[in-house]
Amino acid sequence: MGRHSCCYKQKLRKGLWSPEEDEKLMNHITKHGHGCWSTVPKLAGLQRCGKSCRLRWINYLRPDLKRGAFSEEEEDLIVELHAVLGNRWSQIATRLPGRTDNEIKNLWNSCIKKKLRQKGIDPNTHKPLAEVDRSKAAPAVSADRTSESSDVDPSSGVVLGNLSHLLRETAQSSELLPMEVTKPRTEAPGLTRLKLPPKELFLDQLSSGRESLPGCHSSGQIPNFPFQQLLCYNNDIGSRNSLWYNQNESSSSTISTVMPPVSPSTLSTSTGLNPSPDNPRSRGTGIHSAQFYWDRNNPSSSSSTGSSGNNGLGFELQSTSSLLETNIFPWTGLAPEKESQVQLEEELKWPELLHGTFPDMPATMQNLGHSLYEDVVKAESQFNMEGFCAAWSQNLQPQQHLPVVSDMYDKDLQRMSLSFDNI
DNA sequence: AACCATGCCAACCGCGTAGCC
DNA sequence: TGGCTACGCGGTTGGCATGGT
Repeated sequence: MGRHSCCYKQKLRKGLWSPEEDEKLMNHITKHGHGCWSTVPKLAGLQRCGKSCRLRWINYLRPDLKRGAFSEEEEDLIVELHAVLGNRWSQIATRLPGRTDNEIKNLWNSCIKKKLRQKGIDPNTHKPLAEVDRSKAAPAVSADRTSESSDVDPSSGVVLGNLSHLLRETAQSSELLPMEVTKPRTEAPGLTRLKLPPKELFLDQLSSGRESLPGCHSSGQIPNFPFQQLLCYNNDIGSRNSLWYNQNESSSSTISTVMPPVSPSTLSTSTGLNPSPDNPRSRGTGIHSAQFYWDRNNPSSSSSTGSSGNNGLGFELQSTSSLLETNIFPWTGLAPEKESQVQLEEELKWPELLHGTFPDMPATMQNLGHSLYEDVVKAESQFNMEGFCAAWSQNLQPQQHLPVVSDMYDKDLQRMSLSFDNI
């Protein structure tokens, strides 16, 4: 903990970097890589601390940096991502290739905030300013946190979506979750306010998706979709490519194709899909921690065969079956059983919680409210059904493994149906 | 031309945390 | 298990550039 040891060393230069210093650092890193940053200044002959070198490299010298002004599309994307991720600049930066977190942060503070205010939008909450002012003037205090007539969190005024009901109801019925779990952190105000497609749209897209899949027929009911919003915990959203988004929808008002993490076991199954190969930080605490990746430079790279590759939307549908089981409807009990308890010993993750909540809940979980709350606000990857449905309907093109996909698809619908019947 | 205010951006600072011993 | 090191992140600061008076 504490400060980097090199920062204590004396006679280290501070302030702006000279071209000579830049050259030294650049030469050193291009020749040897940075390795351990604390040794870089010494090896490169610089009177700087390693931290400073790292920052200079990341923010200025890195060859893949994009120079120049931000485009409108980039700004839009930043706004959208900020609505979802809050001030998690590094995560936002991973969605803007060639841009650094520092750059984005500066842009946000200097330009975007101002623009949003001019448009009458509060940059912190992404709500209309008038609404924010009103809530400040008269903060809503309601004792009836269980009210089903409103999705607005009474303490914060932030729309929670129906998932909050699910949680509240779950908490009430099982007495497992303190009510504060529904309280969103203002840091990521948009977290719970994604514009969500109506159920009808989901069903419509779901059915049209099915219809678009040759040989796919339903033997079960199309389920009622019981919530507007899904939050899926991504164990390492900060890592590169861990968020899926549709490049073509950058001007949309929502992050419409953010996908949840998917089980690595899923990846190794018939789908031929791979977890992110360039993500050494995907340590993975369990089945939910792996990530699919979308390589902006090579959109079809996640498919070993290419047959399930990019469909023009900018992302690929991966395994529907396990995805649904382990991430979208994790509480259904349809997910692989092996994961159900193991994860609870660690920080409780969304899917684990939801998965673990409905079956017999260990008494110890009563103490996990805080963890849950943290996970709620840490739900750094979110899942918007609109994008999912669009992807579903458009990605499932005839492929060589179509019978498998078709079968999975069919099973998924049956399971979804069963799941919702059980809720 | 001089001064001041404001904006922008690079860099710093402090903290959290993973990994190692 | 606890301490230490190193890394990464987000907030903040400071200096330069620009525009207005």
